[in-house]
Amino acid sequence: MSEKRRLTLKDIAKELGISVSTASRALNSYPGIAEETINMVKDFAEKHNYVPNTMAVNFRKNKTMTLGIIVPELIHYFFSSVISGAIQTAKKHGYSVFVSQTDEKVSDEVIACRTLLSSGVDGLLISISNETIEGEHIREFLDEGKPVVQFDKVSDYLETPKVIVDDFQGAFKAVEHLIKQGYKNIAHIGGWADVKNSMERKRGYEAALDRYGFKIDKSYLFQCKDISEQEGYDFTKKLMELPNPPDAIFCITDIVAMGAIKYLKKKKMAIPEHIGIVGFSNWQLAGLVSPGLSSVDQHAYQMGVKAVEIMINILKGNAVCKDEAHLLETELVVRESSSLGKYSNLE
Amino acid sequence: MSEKRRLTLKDIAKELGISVSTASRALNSYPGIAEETINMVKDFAEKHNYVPNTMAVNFRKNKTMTLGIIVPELIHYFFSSVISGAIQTAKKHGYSVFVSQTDEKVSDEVIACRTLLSSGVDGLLISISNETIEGEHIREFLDEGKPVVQFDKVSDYLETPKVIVDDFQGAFKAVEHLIKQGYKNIAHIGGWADVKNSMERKRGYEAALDRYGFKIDKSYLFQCKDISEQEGYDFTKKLMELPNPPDAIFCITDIVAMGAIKYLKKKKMAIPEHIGIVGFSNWQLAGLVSPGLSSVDQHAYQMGVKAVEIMINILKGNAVCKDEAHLLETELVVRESSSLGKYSNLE
DNA sequence: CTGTTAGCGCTTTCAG
DNA sequence: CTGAAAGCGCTAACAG
Repeated sequence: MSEKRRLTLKDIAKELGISVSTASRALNSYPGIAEETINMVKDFAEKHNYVPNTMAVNFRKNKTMTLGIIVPELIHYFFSSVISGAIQTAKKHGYSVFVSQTDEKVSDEVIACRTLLSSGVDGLLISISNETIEGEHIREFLDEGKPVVQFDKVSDYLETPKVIVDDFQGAFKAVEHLIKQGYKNIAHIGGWADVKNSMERKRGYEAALDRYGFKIDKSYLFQCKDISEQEGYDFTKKLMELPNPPDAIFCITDIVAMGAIKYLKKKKMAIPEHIGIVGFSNWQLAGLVSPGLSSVDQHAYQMGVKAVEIMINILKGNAVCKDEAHLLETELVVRESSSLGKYSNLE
Repeated sequence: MSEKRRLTLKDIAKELGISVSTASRALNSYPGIAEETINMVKDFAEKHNYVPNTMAVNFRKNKTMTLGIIVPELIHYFFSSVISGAIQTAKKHGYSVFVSQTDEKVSDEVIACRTLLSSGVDGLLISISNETIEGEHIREFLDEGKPVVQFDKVSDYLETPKVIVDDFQGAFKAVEHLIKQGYKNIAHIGGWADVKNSMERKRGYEAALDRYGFKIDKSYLFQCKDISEQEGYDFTKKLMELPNPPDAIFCITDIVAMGAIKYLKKKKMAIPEHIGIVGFSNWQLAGLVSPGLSSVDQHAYQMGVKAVEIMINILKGNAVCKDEAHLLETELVVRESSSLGKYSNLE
């Protein structure tokens, strides 16, 4: 821990017999500086591996070249993928990323916002918690002139760019696929009625049925409360005990689908022959379990990329921080759990 | 985006008719400041919601109250759990965390280190990439007097505190459990011979067999190259085609175990009756698949907590950044895949 | 207990 | 093309 003092601009200037400002300008390749001087300074800096004091630069420029990102739960595959894309993209533009998580609690979200704000990030990327409604704490960024980009779970009260999954389209594709596979009675285990993503998926489900001339059977609809495997199990049980049980289930998310599959296996119902299953999210596990779980991929990594690109554009002044939605395409990944006969696209 | 100027200490001082330094001292509750003054300043600050300019403070104090954390892959459940624990703990002590990833490439690791160093983090938490050997780029932190704490995948060339999983113990427990369940011929699908974690797990496997008087059969040992499901599948096939196939397999990691299970299911071999399986890592999926996969939990979250605690202690001056290993206990989570008869601890 | 002063390292006017 | 000088907001001697 030998605290040896770092080389400063002043040192370079003195050593080279020039002024501090010239040294600064040379290093940053300002226009109107002799080629010669630039080389001299850069060479010297290189040789003595000068590294500018970022804190001083930040302070002076009132910019930190850092972004904050807040997610409900870092350990969710979806969010860690988004973050991964965000970090990668930010890095490409010279930005670093602070990561915070809220555990779906608005109180933690408020703290995270304050911390990030006071630590001087240049912009905020956020996916709000389930508890967040208006997001006044997020507005503080906008009040300070710092751009905010929302992604995945967004608040419509905040006028910011939003990057969201086209849940409607994803659900539509999933159900359309089931229909084309020949399934006739398609149920849906959905999520909270007041969460936008859930609503959109339900709408997509209904639209697909409608489009292909099926009518919607209320008894085929269930709503999860905490989107758990257990609920998938329980609701599937209820579905299968109906007088006219479904022959396919579109689940709000893969974990619910896993619960459904668990029940069906226990009851020795063949998947996909007796009953087809499609999930949503395309977790890693979807490809690992057997039968492989068909699922709607949300391109999470791409979402992180997109959100940061929007942010950078605003920061660079090429765009303005205004209320606009960017819909991300989904992709249906078909695996065994919904592949009937000849339509199968498996190895 | 109304760039309204923030309140500064100078503003407060002028408004209150005191000096800037008094204002500063009052806000930071220095000893030797009139109670009265403190209250006056704090009240004023509160009312006009003064928030100190962190960049200026950082610059002045030459501290940022931030930590950097570098992992090979953010999307791995293990690492995102570690990070989660690290962020939580850092927050508790007033620190924020920058997250970087290397994709297992030493070149990316070098860049990440430089970026973090120049962005002025107070300390570095790192799990090195597979390619990293000596880690000269990491040493740069130490050279600047900034503490480094390594975790999970560590380099012995660097003299820093290390938080690691007790792989030996974990493997030992796993194999001991299989033995106690009554399995007699236990195989091991392991990892690279030159990766420490893999070696330790293999040692644990061998030690357990030895301890219970089984002898080690070389034909029961396989080494994965990229630790994939496919390899689990392939090696299990080879194992089962032996003249004397094993009746249990201890897999280096859950994903390999999933491959093993896939093969066994395809061959209609009953798990755990015909063959028992134990994995390592205890991924989320281990509890979701059927049969549930027995697995060694590494307490990843706890690892993040521990690493940050060590870091904070060094930063506070309560400890010094020296070479010492902190072994984290593992925990065997028993599920269906290895639960024979009466020993079963399942619902 | 409080004010004065200096300065952290850098960028950026304003003059040459 | 380059130098001198000011100053970002805050803290920490040093004096009262």
